[in-house]
Amino acid sequence: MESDMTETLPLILEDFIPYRLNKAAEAVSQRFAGIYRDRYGLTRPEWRTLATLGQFGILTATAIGTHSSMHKTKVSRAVFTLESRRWLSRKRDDMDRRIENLQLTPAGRKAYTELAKVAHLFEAELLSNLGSKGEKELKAGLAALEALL
Amino acid sequence: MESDMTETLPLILEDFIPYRLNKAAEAVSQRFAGIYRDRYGLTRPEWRTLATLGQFGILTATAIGTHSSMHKTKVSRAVFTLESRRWLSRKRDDMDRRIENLQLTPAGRKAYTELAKVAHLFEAELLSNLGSKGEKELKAGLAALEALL
DNA sequence: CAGTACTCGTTGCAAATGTGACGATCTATT
DNA sequence: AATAGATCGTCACATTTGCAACGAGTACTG
Repeated sequence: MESDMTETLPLILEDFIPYRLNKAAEAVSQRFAGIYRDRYGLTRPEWRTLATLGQFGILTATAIGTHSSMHKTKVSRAVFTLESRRWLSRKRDDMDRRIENLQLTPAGRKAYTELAKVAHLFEAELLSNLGSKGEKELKAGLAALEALL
Repeated sequence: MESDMTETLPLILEDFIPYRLNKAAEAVSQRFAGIYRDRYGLTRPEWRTLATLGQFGILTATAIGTHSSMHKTKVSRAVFTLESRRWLSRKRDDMDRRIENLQLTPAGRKAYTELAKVAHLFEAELLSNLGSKGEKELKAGLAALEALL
């Protein structure tokens, strides 16, 4: 009988939580990304920017980054692209002239509304495929994880 | 009383499952990536390649990609880097000379062994912080998701 | 009010990633 | 055997991303 602490316990990548999380997240995101890419030609940063502005109305670029977990430069570039499509407009703030107040144009809002609907459907179908048990578990597991981070 | 089906149900990004999954996965991965980056100067593709080879022993580049969900070119580059560090060796297959059989060198295996240990500890601590309830839920939720994908 | 330190958003540059094509090799069909 | 088609791993190229520095503007400090 031995219990050798130096023995290698092999790591099974497909059981390793960080790997599983990443793979699952990436698969889900790719699926949804396919939708907004094909229908609207949006990138992920652009979609997140659109969604965040749609949700909050008027925000600065920094605030968009905070709410959507994106780096400054990603936001900056996404804002530039969306502005070029006339989906959002900028207005320099009068109180603090470093800041730009961003908001969706009517065209941007229309796209947002449509995509928000699609997003809800996508999520609903995903969750329904998980079954009500799987849904509860996934949500609870995510919530637990988020509480740590 | 009205129930207007055209009404916008706003999308709350921080409640949206694909976003939550991504954010959680990214946060967890970044934490772990910090470890192998600081201690060994490894990138994520390199870590995955090391882990996959450590797990299976001898593999082709294509097989590494299959097992670790990485694109050909990522694997190719990671293999090149690990070979430069003399952490893995290539041997052209005699039966099929397109193929290279890759395996870790003793130095590579040593690094793998250490990192596998660290990975287990990392995961154990993460799960312990989740509590046994959170752990069960997360694992069950992930399993349900994986079954769909 | 000067002077310093900070914040906002953008840009240049470098690193990482994805795409398509390639040479070499193997397999299948005839 | 000869040809056509597929597979393996790599490379050149374009795109995406992250990082550091910047100009413009604000806030703090004496």
